Amino acid sequence: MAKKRIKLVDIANELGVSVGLVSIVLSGKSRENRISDTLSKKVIEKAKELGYQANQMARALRTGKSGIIGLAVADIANPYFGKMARFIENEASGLGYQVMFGSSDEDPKKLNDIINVFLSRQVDAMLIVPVKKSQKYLMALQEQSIPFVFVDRCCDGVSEDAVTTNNFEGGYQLCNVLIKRGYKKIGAFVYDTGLTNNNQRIKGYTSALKESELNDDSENLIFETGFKHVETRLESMLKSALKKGCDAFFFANNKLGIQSLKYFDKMNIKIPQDIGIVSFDNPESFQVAKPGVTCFEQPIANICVKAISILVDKMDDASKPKVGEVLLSGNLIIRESC
Amino acid sequence: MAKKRIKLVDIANELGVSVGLVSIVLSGKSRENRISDTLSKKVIEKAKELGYQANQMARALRTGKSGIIGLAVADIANPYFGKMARFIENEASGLGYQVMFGSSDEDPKKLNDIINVFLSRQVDAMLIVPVKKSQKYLMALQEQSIPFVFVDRCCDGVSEDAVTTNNFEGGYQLCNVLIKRGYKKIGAFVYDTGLTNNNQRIKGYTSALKESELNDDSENLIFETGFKHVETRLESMLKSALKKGCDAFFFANNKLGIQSLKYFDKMNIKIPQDIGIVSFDNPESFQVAKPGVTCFEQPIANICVKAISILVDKMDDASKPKVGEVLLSGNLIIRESC
DNA sequence: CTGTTAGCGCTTTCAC
DNA sequence: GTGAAAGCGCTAACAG
Repeated sequence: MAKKRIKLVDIANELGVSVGLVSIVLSGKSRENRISDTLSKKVIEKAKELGYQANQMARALRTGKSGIIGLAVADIANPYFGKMARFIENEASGLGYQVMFGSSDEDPKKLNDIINVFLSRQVDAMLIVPVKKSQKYLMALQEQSIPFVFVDRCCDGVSEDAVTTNNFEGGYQLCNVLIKRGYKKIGAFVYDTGLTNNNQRIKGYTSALKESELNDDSENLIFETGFKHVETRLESMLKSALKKGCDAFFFANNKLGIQSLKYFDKMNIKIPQDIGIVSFDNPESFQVAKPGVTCFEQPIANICVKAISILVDKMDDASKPKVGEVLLSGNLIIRESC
Repeated sequence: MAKKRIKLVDIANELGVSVGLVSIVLSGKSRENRISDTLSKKVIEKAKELGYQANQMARALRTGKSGIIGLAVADIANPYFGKMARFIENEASGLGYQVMFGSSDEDPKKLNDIINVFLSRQVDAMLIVPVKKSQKYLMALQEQSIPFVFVDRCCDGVSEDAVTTNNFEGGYQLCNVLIKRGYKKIGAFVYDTGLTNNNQRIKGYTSALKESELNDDSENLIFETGFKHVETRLESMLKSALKKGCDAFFFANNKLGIQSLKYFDKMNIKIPQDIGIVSFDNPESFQVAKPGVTCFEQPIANICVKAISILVDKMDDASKPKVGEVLLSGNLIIRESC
């Protein structure tokens, strides 16, 4: 049952050659070291025959490269981050990297723990979804010489490469759809304006309103809920927005949109007859809901591709200048919810 | 900028003690080795002061334990597996393990690649969602002395511990809801009966039908689609089922259920007026859809907890007898779709 | 109680 | 062209 893991020395012994030779051949450096083709072939075949699999731990220890990329998301169970993980996985595995992940739950301490685990596991690079109040940890990370890049959001006060959706543009477009449809009083709902992405979305919304000369009291129509206890807090906000006479709703992310959908249904409020709604993100639910929800889809695949490419550059050449925040454009999807 | 990673020897030198001593103290073995409390404290403080972080690669190489658990799912972007990843993460990190994942896309070759990567990274254990025709790879894995457990499904022909939902029971209950509601001709849709879980669900469906003496031609009402090109193939099957006079539909997983929802909407077929539907799994979409979809929710959290506990037992004591397949009961959720 | 030493499996420089 | 040997950072066995 317990088959012994075979290693370089085993195949070296079988062939009567040295370990070094085998190592060179198996890492494809026969040419540079002018190892004869016949010997190379023999080594390679023997390795295959014995089912040799390099011990990456040993290799990593020696070379200082683990071949692992760390991905710190808010919550891998959230389909948005799940998709992200998948694209990262695809990109990374194409380059011979494995990905290790961690979920921060928007908690800076947890994020820091994750980062430290990654560090101690010698990851070669990290992709980080920064959370509120994680500045000090992130700045500490900058002191280390390991490359990382922010995804999904950036982090105020921490100057680092980041790849995000053009959140402002998304908020602006979404809000404009509502305005064009003739809605007069548009409430905005946001998780937390402490997050740069949510912040930008609200700025887009505000900016569209300003141009339209609607909502003079716009400040009063922005409803902000923390990450926790969303359901209950959201309900009371929705209620208060309705009371204030809102005839349309702008949701800054999918969770908020989905929860609100449930609430409106419960309250028997008809969309789009009674109110109009738009939301950021494009989860399956927005397609299945009736009416379908007009939304702004983030270019997750592109974000991942770009992020990895930045990381690869940094790993190749640590002295590369920072590229700063890269804004990728998303996709307005018109459905029947307004 | 590039702060040097500090290591055992650094803190040993600073304190004028030996590396071994520091190692012992930092791995919490002061007591067993009767190191004085004062010295221990000094070492620990120095370590903190210098921001010491153990190099897990080196530790792993030495101890033969990587502290990594491999998770091979079908697709991490699928919310079902995303949730699973999250629960596994929680369990694992509580035990000091990190998780590394890979998505097989239901492709046995890819699964094998993932397993090999895990092997070469010296994972301490694996959680595997087996796919069709992966028997030979899985049996090869059994030859290795690394513990693993199947989750979500088991694998015909490979006798190994597995933790799954009671899929038969789910199929049975779901079908019975339809029968009780008075539907007469119930079509079943399934990804692939080559997957043990889908298979069991269909068996539950068939069994319920038999008891009810409905659907004598039940064999003809089971529609099977491969993993690929689901959208198009599903449509034609749905069409053909409708033509055969089906007044109710049983979907063996969330993807099928969701896609069909879209199709029925497009065709303007009303649920539950025109037809009734039930589905396995409980994605957000089934809640948001109108009408809500009656479904059978899998106990993902329990599955993960149980799977990890089996793994822990195996890691502790490799000679433990196999526990076989553990069936966990799911949750019937009645909504308005039938 | 504490220091020394021998590797874990691999890569890489330097001889021959 | 090939072998020998050092060493990555850590743990564990053994001295003292």
